Amino acid sequence: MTQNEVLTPVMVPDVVVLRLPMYIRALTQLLDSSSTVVSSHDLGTLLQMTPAQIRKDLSYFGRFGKQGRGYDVKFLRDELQQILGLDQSWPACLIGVGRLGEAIINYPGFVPEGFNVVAAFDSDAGQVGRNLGGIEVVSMDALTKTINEYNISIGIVAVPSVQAQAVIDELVQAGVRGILNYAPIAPVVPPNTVIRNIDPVLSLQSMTFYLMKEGVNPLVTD
Amino acid sequence: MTQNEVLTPVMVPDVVVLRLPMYIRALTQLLDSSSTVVSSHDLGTLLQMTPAQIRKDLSYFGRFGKQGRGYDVKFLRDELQQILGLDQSWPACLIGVGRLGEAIINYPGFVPEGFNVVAAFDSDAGQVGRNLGGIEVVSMDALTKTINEYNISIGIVAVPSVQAQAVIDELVQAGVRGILNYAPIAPVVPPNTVIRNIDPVLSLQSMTFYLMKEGVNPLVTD
DNA sequence: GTATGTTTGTGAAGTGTGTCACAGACCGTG
DNA sequence: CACGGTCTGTGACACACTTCACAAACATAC
Repeated sequence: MTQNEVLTPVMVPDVVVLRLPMYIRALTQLLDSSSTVVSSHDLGTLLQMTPAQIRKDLSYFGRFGKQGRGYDVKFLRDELQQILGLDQSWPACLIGVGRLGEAIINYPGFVPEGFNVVAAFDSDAGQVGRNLGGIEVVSMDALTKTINEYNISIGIVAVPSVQAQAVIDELVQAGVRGILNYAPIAPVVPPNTVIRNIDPVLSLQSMTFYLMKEGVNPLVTD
Repeated sequence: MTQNEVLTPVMVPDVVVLRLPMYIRALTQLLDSSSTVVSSHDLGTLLQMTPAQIRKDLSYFGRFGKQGRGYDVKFLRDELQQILGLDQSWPACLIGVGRLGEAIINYPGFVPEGFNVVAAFDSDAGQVGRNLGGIEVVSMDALTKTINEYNISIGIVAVPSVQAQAVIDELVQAGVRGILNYAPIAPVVPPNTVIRNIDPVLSLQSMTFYLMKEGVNPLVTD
């Protein structure tokens, strides 16, 4: 039931695609510490995974390393960025400019990675017209028009739970095929759409299962 | 390299534990719409997964359904909540009260689920003493003392990337074994610690891979 | 140039997860 | 109370992912 590659010459598992950004991040970190070459073993230590997995993952996309030496850090990072399409800029739109939406638009992590929020929408007439981080909040009526105008392919959903599915439907209808959803729901989207959910409560709820295991009292194992 | 159960009578895969909160959420939604009974088929439609998977997942923990009828919504939800330890309250602490930390402490989704931020820390002396959502920001020096005092087992990390690993180490040192990390890094933690990362940029970066696929000219296959 | 050590890339093997399919249990109806 | 319809729980199977292990390529030292 998970979406998987079907058009690519080589089938790339979804889990592998999910790991590529982590590799990019580790490589960037290595670049900052002026490393020029890295082995799968060292990368594995950095990311807490086996060298074999890293090599296997990369082998889905090409042969980037040199035997006896390892991978050129800058080269590999550039290659991975190109594979993921991160060598280009991705205009995005934000729906919902409440407290959460405000935090998202002010989050400084998106822009350096090429994700630019170029439009903001809200269904509340009181919010429309307001300036937020250099962007004017517009009405939901202008959704399709604005999305076409700015060629937006990513929508960031920060509306209350009850409205979230409807907003997601509208985005899909308007041609957006990538959705980053902050609402705590299980959204339904058509197969050609990619959705990622940001849901801290879900993360915490699965965490507690393991926290219970080792007793309430602090059993110390060193 | 992923942590897996080893102390439970029946081995429960991590992926299954990760799905339980989604079941709870769907069941709560059903309760709100006054459903009393649900089949694995209907739950599957709601969550976009196969009925077999739901039944298999639940079977790791017991037999909650009735043949020919399905599951009692309220009963199943209560059972799942108990399994995950969500029938109790989980005091948590926040480290880093910048813009992100502020948004987290004001996020209204945690409290109704039993996750209460009862303490907030910051290394910046200018922040210490400030009142934030009814909680006084205290110095990092008081970390271990406060954590023991309030019996905190969950730490929420909202500090800049460069400090994040150090803060996580301090939390682990202080006895916290569950960490919700908002910093865009690949943290290293000891095996008996559970960490969950909230990282919207990573989500977006793996999304673009799929967004590129359609619209670009089709590749020549064999 | 040869020898020794390192590291990649990848088939093959191993492990883990998802799906299938069906016996058994339960419901409603007449 | 028997019967057709429904739905769970689960062993067996199928598929997907990870790890192993090794040949080939490259580096370094002498």
